[in-house]
Amino acid sequence: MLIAKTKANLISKLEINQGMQEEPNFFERVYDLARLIPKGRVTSYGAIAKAIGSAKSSRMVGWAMSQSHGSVPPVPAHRVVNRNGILSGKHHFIHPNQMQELLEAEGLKIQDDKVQEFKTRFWDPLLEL
DNA sequence: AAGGTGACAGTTT
DNA sequence: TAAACTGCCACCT
Repeated sequence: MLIAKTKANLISKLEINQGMQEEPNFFERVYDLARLIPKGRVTSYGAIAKAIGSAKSSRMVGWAMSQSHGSVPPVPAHRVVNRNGILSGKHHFIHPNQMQELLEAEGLKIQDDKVQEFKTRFWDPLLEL
């Protein structure tokens, strides 16, 4: 349908962007950083935005995540939550439960769409770089 | 080509 | 304390 077609266009553009590695754009930087998130840890949209030098673009990080499906290498979008540890992006997965399931498969506990022990599970890109 | 849209976050009521 | 408001900016139509 229309939606599918739009998405296909987006994906193809993203692939093109990934192909041109000369000037890493916003998306690439978001994705590259997201790929560094260790298994079993999570970070926030804002933390990623800040880490790529665009501290006030957290909304775009979320948008980038929504388009990350299908990109290669894979982007662990499920490890990105909002600053309160809430799984605000769960609706963008195949099944709304999938985000939680993926996280639980990595050893995290989720309750009411919120990562438990969020503080200790939080991975701050700035501290690791 | 101008305006709309977010998987947010910080500030103000 | 919570809800409302506001800034944000790459990308889409």
